Amino acid sequence: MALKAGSLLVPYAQSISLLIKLIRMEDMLDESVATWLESLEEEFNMQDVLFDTEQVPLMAPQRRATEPKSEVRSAELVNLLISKVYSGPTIGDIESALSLSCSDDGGRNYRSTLQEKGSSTKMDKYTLRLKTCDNGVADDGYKWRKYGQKLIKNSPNPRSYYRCTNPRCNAKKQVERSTEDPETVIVTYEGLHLHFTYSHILLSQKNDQHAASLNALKKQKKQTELQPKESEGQQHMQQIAQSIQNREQPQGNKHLRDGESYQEFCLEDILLENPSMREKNIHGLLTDVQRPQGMLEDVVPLMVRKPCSSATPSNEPSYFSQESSPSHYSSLFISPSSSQIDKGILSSIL
DNA sequence: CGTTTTTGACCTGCGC
DNA sequence: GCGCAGGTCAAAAACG
Repeated sequence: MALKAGSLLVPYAQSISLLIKLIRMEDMLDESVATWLESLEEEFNMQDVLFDTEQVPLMAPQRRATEPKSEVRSAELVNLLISKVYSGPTIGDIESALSLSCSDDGGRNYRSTLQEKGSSTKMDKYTLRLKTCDNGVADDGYKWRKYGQKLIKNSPNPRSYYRCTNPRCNAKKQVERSTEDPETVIVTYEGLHLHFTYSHILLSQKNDQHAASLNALKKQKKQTELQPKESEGQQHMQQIAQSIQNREQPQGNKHLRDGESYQEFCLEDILLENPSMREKNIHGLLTDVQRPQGMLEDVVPLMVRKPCSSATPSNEPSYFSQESSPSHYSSLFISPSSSQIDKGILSSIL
């Protein structure tokens, strides 16, 4: 069953709405975040952009005539919130590059069959069509290990199977070159990343010149508005990054769990040693640190949000533009499944 | 030397 | 039951 991107993403909006409510209810909101949210709402009201679909790039739920106005408004506010948070391509961009499906496109659903049988939860599966850049596919920021390749019937191109290198993560992806357009690859993601990447932190510090130039005008405005919160968030990030960098790598990595990279291990370690740091990040909700669940990138990979971002080597994912509207804000736990969203949000907060 | 890729074998589900 | 196709495993090779 094919889904429109908008309808699939509606739960994200709902989750953020719930998230904001929960945060406010629990009075857990950072002062800076609260200020940002308020200023955002204020800005929405002032600009009266709620009914301007151009301003709502990702979320475009179909408005029902019978829907109470307040509901409509709050839903749209949330949608707009996400669109503000989201600095990637618009819905048009997404729709042109992205074809979403609940399961394998039309074919058999081997994995889901297995999962329904064997494992407790059925993993989400979605397919993306991506234009390759230069000589490769834009990096999605995760580290994948290829575990198989298969020639597919009626397709001249083999399908490659990748698994996330993190042993605690069951995310997988299949990559296949499109038969129609050799420059297009069909990537099928399966499962959520149960971790974040080290590169996510350190590399988010780097300037992404390409994106920066693209978003220069937009950011200029946002930067002036968000400067205080941005710098505060970056301070945490820098603090953590600095801690990692200052550490000496232990001999033989003997403390590492199987398959765990030093960087990942190190970060967890640092957070354990600095509970306040973790506290701050979790309470801030808007950083990428130590989420026990997935992230937005799991659902809308970076390469989709920022397609063709890289002529960079795959080991050096160019993550967010440092300046883009709160980059950390894209890290809320979000899953296409509403029930998962609620659980994820709660576990993220509590 | 550790990590990643390659590749043939094997497993599983589905259609006939 | 059999064959086919897709997905996974794991040993060997390649790579840095």
